[in-house]
Amino acid sequence: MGRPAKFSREQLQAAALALVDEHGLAGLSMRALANALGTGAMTLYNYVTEREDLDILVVEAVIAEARWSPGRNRDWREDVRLISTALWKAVRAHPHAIPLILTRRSRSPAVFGVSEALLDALSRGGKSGQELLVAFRSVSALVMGFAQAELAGPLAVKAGETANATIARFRALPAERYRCLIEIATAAESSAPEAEFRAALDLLLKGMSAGGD
Amino acid sequence: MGRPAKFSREQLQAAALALVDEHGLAGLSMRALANALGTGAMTLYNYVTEREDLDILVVEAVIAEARWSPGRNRDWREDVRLISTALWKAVRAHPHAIPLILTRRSRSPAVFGVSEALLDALSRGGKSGQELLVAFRSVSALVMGFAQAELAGPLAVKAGETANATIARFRALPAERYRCLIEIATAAESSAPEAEFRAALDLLLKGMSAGGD
DNA sequence: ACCTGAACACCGTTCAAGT
DNA sequence: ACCTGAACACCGTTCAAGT
Repeated sequence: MGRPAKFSREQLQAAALALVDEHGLAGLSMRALANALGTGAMTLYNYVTEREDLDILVVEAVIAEARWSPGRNRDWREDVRLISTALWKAVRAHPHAIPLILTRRSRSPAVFGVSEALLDALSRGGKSGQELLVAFRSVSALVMGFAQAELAGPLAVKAGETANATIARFRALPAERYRCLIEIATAAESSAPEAEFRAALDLLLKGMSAGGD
Repeated sequence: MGRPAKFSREQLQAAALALVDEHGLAGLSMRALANALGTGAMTLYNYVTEREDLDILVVEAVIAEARWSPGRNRDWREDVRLISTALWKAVRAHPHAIPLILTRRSRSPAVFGVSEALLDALSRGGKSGQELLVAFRSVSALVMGFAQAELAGPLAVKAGETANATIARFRALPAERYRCLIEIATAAESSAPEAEFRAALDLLLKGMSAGGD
């Protein structure tokens, strides 16, 4: 790949993310990104090896936006909350990019950095080895799983659908067969994503605190 | 759309899933699916309205494979484990389809059915309303988040990489900066996904049992 | 009512050629 | 060493026409 000069990786990341934010996933193509950068499509091959690398540029740009005030003096649970929420918010800030974040691997310092910060907080909660691994996987899964559910879960709001329309859609289901589903669709109406995320995280933190600490 | 006759929805689902299982996501196209069914591409537009519907066919085919022995007499926690694990295993059984399952919405009876079953178990744990909603979102997020992490998380194994190569890759990172990450990469080596999933689920169940029940 | 081939506007990427 | 246009083999979808 040599030492390309015309564009920096940050430029590529910013331009790729801007395309996705503005025009959706379909707006990101070799030709479109090249055009946004004022060059020809083939020039991009001096910076990436294949199309999928463009997706990874977007993922890294989004994760790099996760920010939390670092501090190893607080209660470890509060740090887990701060870091998890920062990651979750960065992801939710770019709804069009979420499919890429869920499916593309990145080994950038941004991705490894947030993982290490989360692990550090959990380790201060007294976890190590296998127990630390499970705690990390649990919290990470909760963050990504919440983002996933909002995008594609059974309660996900359809594009351009009002809250009333969503609940009406569930009320139209067979009441007997989907009793609970209809109940939580109603509950979701008077609920904020932030509160649900916080409550879910606290369930997990309670489960992690019960044994040790 | 009228009343198409030449193919059933089940036929389309099975053929689409077979294409993805065998040839990966890139193997699923209007032309390829039509060819697999022995017809022309345009014929498919009598059954779906756009390309993305093919992805949804795949999602429904995978979720419909989730099977658990129904029973409302066991401890509710055991039912949560059985249903969650059945869903997680169905997803993991089709690794190529996972990106679609994470990102495509389906409102098929199969998807709503597993949600209602999970909700029913949680409601037998004494949850209702907002509390039931949070419990459901937590368990669902854990299932999808675990599938997501195996596909694209920081510890995900690269295609065709041995366990030893994975751990060597982490050992090559700056030891100071990524102390915990290297520790859990080592722990992950002598760990089974099934055990991790079970342990994570039990953390959450413990957190959910502490207050009520 | 359902089916289908030709054609159009895209796409990623190979190749060959420029500086 | 980096850059780039033309060309190729795809793709989803519109259109018009068949039965």
